[in-house]
Amino acid sequence: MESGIISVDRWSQGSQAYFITHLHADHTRGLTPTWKWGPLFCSRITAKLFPSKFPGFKLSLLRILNLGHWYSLPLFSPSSGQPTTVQAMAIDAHHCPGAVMYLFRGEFGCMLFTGDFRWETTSHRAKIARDMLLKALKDEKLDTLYLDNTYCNPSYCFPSRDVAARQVINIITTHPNHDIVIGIDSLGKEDLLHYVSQELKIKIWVWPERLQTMHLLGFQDNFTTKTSLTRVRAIPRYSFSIETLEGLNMMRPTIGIMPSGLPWAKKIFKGKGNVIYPSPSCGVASTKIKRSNGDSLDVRIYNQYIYTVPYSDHSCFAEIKEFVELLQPTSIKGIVSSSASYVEPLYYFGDFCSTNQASRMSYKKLWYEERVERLEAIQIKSPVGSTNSNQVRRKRRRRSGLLVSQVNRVSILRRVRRGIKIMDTEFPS
DNA sequence: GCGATCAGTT
DNA sequence: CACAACTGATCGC
Repeated sequence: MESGIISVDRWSQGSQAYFITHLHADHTRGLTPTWKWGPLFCSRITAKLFPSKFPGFKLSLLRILNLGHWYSLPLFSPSSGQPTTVQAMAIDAHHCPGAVMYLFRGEFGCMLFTGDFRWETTSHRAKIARDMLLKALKDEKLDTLYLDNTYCNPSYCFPSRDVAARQVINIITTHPNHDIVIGIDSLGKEDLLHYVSQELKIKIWVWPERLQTMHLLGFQDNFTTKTSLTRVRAIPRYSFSIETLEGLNMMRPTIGIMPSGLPWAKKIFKGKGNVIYPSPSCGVASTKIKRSNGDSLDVRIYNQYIYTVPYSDHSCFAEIKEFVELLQPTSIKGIVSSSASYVEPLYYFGDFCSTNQASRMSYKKLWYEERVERLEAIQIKSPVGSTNSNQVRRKRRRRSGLLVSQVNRVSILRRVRRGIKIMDTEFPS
């Protein structure tokens, strides 16, 4: 393969310009403080967060793209070596802070790389992004859509984030005497926490590094690292578990809220407490919470201490469908391949594509043929490694009895550490 | 010590 | 049964 022109969320040497969609770790693998392979284009917010994520990174490599503007990059055609121009535009992806999609025009045609994105019809921000996209594509045909297909399956169906946020408020207000912990990652869900803070007129505890991030993002007053000030805490999702909640409940009545696009049903019978039977409709237990106005609200219960709320920073299937329908790309490629339920997006959306390829040939055939087409010069984060090989690898990971006990001990120690980390500053006696 | 890769967790 | 995002161990340099 020739060396590329541009790379999106890929960091190996050989491209002339690099683009980052957002700062989640699964999109920055290979990006290190000593990385140096070229100019790195990003949104203003990503640039602001960059130093704290990559201390020591050569910031002179960063190029900020304002949203909704075309930028011309004078580059070289990898095939001919002749000068060529690539135009790039960043558009709000409404995923996590700083997340953008990239629209490109060049000798390879016109293509859109969504990165991770949420396309809520109810959202004002999505409307702005939609107008930007349509304006930019007014006289242009979108040749290739690189799509966040995380939940690209009709079974993934969840409400907008403001509806899910209301559910969080309801869970908290129906537990007036409980401590609340909410599981979050290092970036994302800030709007949810801010909303909870505003609605309930309460500060939210976050761990120190997270408070720094909040401050960089402009949230100055709603968050604190002093546990005595609040009963609501946002904790790293990694330390959010049944065991953590059981531990916390030995000290104070506490419930956990997990915002996630997935219906957490997997370990529903594993908790020590009451067995909760999954409901046939969605595969998880649900309950009705009475609201003050007499309404009731469906809330999913994961175990006796944990509620899950369908708050997702990725688009649900209906939103992906609407997005593809709007853009009518000539071809589509899924960005995410790790899912065992991975489905080639064209299987669902072939009918929306302007050429009739999808109906003329099987989607699998189309998949193979696309892989050798003219866009080869562009290195893109595309599906690598089949589901099959993942399964094979997973099966090979059979653990010995010794290893199991070691792993368990390690994990117990880890949890103790987490527990201390979460608890040491927080329970005024 | 650094970076890449793998294993495992919620 | 599933995901995305993450941590920690280990290996080669």
